[in-house]
Amino acid sequence: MYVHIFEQPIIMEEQLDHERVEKIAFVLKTIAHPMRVAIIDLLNANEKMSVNDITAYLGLEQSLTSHHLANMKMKGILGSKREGKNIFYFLKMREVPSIIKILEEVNVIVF
Amino acid sequence: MYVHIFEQPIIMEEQLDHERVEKIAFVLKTIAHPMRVAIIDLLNANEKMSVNDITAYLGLEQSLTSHHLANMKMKGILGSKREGKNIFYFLKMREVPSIIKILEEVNVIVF
DNA sequence: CAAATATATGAACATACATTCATATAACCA
DNA sequence: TGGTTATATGAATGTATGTTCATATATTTG
Repeated sequence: MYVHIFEQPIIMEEQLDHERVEKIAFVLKTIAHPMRVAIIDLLNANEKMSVNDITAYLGLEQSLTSHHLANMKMKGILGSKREGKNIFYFLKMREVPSIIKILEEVNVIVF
Repeated sequence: MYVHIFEQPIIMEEQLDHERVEKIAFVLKTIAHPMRVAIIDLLNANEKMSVNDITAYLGLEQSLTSHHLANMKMKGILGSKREGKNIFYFLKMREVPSIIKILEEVNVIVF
């Protein structure tokens, strides 16, 4: 039997359980990409937008935009509905813009 | 010349610029992993902890813990200082626990 | 100083993610 | 109905990330 002696008194209560940690990381991973952050920021300002408009506004490739949108939709961050020829995407998980807001002033060196 | 007609009136002001989007995504990417979320959560409750204590508490491999800690330190999320044999890590970027807090109640299906 | 403890590091490998391209589907319009 | 516009999809590829293992370095202690 092995007993680990902690260097410091450790607060062991109130720690997030494994499942919760997984869920949190899952959401973070889903939005942790420049293009997806930009899309979320746009949809936070605009209620809903068509794929084409998002593509045009951000200056991206149609197919790539579509992949990212589908991904975020599948994972519960976005929703979509068709209106005629267009499909409009909108924010579904309300926690997400708050996360971006927190980081709006953050100062880091990206590499 | 090509003119794109938007489906809806688009709010184009106040959108995050490219550099800001990159920085936000960079921070998110750095923390978007179950093990790193758990470490951050632990360091949010504990001021500082030695590598060994983190490793023991979370039941991880020494080397893997070290890699994750070094990574988060390099990217400005954590700091560290040696005290004798031990090296203690602590939270440096204060925005980070707030992000996790926002997602504490989030409900998603992870896959 | 040798041994023990604590932590870091780097290479090798495995896995996951992003992007592109070509093509498919769906709705609309002449 | 055939063409056009809007969007999706899937395979192929490239790139990045996570993990393991073996070993290195730093500090303390007998």
